[in-house]
Amino acid sequence: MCRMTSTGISHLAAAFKALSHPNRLQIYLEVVDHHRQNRGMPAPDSGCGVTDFISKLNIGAPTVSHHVKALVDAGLIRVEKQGKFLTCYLNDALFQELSEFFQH
Amino acid sequence: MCRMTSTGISHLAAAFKALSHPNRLQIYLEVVDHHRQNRGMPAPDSGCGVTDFISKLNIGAPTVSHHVKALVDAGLIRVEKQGKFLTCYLNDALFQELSEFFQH
DNA sequence: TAAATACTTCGATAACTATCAAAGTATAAA
DNA sequence: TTTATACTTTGATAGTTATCGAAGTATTTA
Repeated sequence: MCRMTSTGISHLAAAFKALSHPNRLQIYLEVVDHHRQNRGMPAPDSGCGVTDFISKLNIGAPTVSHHVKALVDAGLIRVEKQGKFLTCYLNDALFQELSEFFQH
Repeated sequence: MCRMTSTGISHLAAAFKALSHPNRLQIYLEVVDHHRQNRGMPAPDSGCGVTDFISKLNIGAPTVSHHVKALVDAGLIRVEKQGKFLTCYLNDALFQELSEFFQH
């Protein structure tokens, strides 16, 4: 049908699905913005704290937790637990893949 | 929270939602591929027939019809009825917008 | 050690979605 | 004008999802 494998398509569809909810897209945007601001900086990327999402998105902590997990499962972001805080980082490889998908 | 408006985010999320199902993504890919093949050609773009999707995707006509409508509603493609055939065309503006979203 | 903080998991619910079969509409072919 | 083709709409169903409140875990602070 086209030059992509069906697993490649499912993989991409899963990424789009994770971005298909406004709240989740907003979390992703936050992580992307943070990544951009830290790019080329001498200090290591401080990542993006989850606590902020809860206050900024006007949804409960369980829901934010669920959304973050969905973004991780789709491979869009990765998380690191530092003490009692969770920090989010952009998964550059998938961002790159999506970027190429929309290249002419 | 970030430099996008909330309507801008919903608009993008709606596009991602339309691309979040493998069958729908495959239809979109077909339209994108067709668009690429026709780019720069002297003859006008012949578009992409819906009948092919039904045979290629292994799902019923009602479901294909539903998916095509979802892609149209999201602004990803547009359709034209020519006689009893429906032809799909890429909406270049939204493709461009998505391309820019994933630009570094 | 007790209390507070930062999440996570569970259970429930209301809303949405993908799909199909069946029936409907509109165009084209015989 | 009958028949076939190309979709579309409707109604139903089974499965998924977003959200919440409540309870749980792990870490830090007092």
